[in-house]
Amino acid sequence: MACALHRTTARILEILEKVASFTQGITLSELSRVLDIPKSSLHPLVCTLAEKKYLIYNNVEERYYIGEKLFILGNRYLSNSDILERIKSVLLEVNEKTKETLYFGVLSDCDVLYLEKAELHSKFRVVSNPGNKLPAYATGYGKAILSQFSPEEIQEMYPIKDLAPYTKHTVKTVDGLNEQLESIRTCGFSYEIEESTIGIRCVAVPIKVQNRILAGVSLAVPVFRYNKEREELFKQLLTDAKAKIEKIIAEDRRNWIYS
Amino acid sequence: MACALHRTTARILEILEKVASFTQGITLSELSRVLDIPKSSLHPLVCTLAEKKYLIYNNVEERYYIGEKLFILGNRYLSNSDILERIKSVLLEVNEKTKETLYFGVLSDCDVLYLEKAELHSKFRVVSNPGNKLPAYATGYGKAILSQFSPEEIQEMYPIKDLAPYTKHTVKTVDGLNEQLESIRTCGFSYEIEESTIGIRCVAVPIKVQNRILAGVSLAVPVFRYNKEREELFKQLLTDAKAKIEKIIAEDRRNWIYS
DNA sequence: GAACGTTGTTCGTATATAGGAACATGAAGG
DNA sequence: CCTTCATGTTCCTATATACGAACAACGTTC
Repeated sequence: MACALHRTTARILEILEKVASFTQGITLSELSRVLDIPKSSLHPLVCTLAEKKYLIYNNVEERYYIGEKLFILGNRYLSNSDILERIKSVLLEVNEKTKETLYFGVLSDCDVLYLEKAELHSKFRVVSNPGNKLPAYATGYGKAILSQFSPEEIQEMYPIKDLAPYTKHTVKTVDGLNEQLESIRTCGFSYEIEESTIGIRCVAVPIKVQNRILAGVSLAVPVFRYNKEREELFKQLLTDAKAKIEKIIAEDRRNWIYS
Repeated sequence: MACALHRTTARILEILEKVASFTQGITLSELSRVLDIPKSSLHPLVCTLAEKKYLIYNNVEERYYIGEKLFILGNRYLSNSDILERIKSVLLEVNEKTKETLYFGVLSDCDVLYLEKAELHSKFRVVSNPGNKLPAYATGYGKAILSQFSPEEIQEMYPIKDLAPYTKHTVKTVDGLNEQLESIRTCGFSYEIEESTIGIRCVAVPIKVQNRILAGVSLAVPVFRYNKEREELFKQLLTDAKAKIEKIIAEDRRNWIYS
C-alpha cells in the first residue's frame, strides 16, 4: 500500500477530532485558529460535515458539536464483527461468576483501547468505557499486551525515561515498566494496583493469536473485595476466558495480522 | 448558516459510510464502482483514511474495513454530554425495578436512533443496540416521537402510501399509522406489539422539551412476561422516568432546539 | 503459455478548490 | 455614537487536486 497523503482528507479528520475534543462546542473562527486553517477554507468543509450530520451546528450559540453520524458509524465498528459479540459473551460469563467488571481491549499506538466491557449496574466508579483510551503502561491488560515487546522495543515506544504518572501508583520509569513486563512474561498474568484508578485493582491476561499478543482481558476489582483466595479464582477464570477468546479469534476467517 | 457543499468532503463521508456498510470489507476497485468515483481519485483519500486509522487496510486480502478511530470518536458523542449519562441512570432505575430492557432514543430523519440502553444480561434476543437505527413507525418510542406531527406532516414524511413492513405486525399504511398517533396524543402512551421484533412488546412515552417532542423512552418486554397488571406498573414507572428525563434535559445549558 | 480478468499504482494536465482580502453583522467598551 | 473586537460570509485567482489513461502485478481460464 503506497501512501500519497491527502491534505483535505487529513484536514477533515482533524476537524472531526478537534470538534469532538471540545465538549462545550467550538466556533468556526476558534477552529480556524487551533487548526491553523483559514476560515474561508474551513467554511465549506464544516458546512458539508454539518449537512451530513457528522457535526451539529447550533445556530443560536454559533458553535459546532460532534454529530450523530459519527456515533452511528462508530458503533458499526463493533457490530460489524460478531467476533466482539462472542467475546463479550465470554466476558459476561466471568462477570456472572465474579460479579466484577471485565474489560477487553487492544493496543492502539501507545495506548490501550477499550472495546468491550461487562459489568453489573453498580454505583461504583468506573475505570473506563468502551471507546476510551488509557496509557498502556498504566493498566493491567495494557501491560499484558506490552509484555510481547522486548526492553529495546519498549524503549523505542517511550523515548523519554519518565512515564507520565496517571495515579500516584503508576509505574514511573521505563526501566520499572520493563521489570514488570519481564514478570508478566514468566507468570502469564499482569497485575495492576490502583495504577489507573485509585481504589481499583486488576488482574489481566494477554490474548495471543498466531503467537502474537493482540489484545488483553482484564478483571477489575475494588481493593476491599480483593484477597488471595479470590485472586486464585480470578486467575483461573481468566485463563479459561483467554483460551475461549483465542479460539474465537483463531476461528475467524478475517486476518487479524495486517500491516 | 449558508451552505456551500464541498465535493471532496462529501466523498470522504460517502467512503466511510460505504466501507462501514460492507461487513466483510471492500476493495478499492469495488469501492470505486459502487461510489462511481475513479480509482485514482479514491486512492489518496483511502490511503489517508487508513493512515489515520479511520479505515483499516488488510494487505493480504486487499480489503478496507472500518477503523477504530470512528469508534473512538463515535463514543465521544455520548460521553461528551453527561446528560446521557444521567439519562441512562434513570433507565437503570426502571430496569432494576422491572428487570426489563429500557431504551432511550431520538428521531434521526425518518428513523429512530438508539442512544442508550439499560438491560440485564439476558439470553434473549435484543431489539437493537445503541447506534442502530430502526424505522420510526415500527417501534414504540418511534411512534411516540412521531405523535407530535400532524397527519399532513406524516404524509410528507412518508410520500408513499404503503410502509415497508418490518415484521408481519408492523403497521402497513400511513393512514393506519396516523390512527395510532392520534391515540398516542390522547392517552400519552405508545404501544408496540411485535412490530419491530417478533416476541417483544413495548410501552413507550414521548420526551418533551419546550413543548416539542425530542426523544422517547421505551420499555421492551417478551410477550409472555406481559400482562395488564405489569402494564400498569410499566406505565407508572415510565411516567416517572419521563418527568425525570425532561427535567434533566430542561436543566441543561445546551440548546436542544437548533435548526 | 497466451489472453483476459482482477487488483493497486503512477503520471500529466484540466479542473476544482484553497485562502487572502474584503465585507456584513452584532456585541462590548469607551 | 463611534470604535473595536468578535462572529460568519463572499469573491477571485493562484494553487493543489481530480481523473483519464497507461502501467505493473497477480490469478484464472482456455
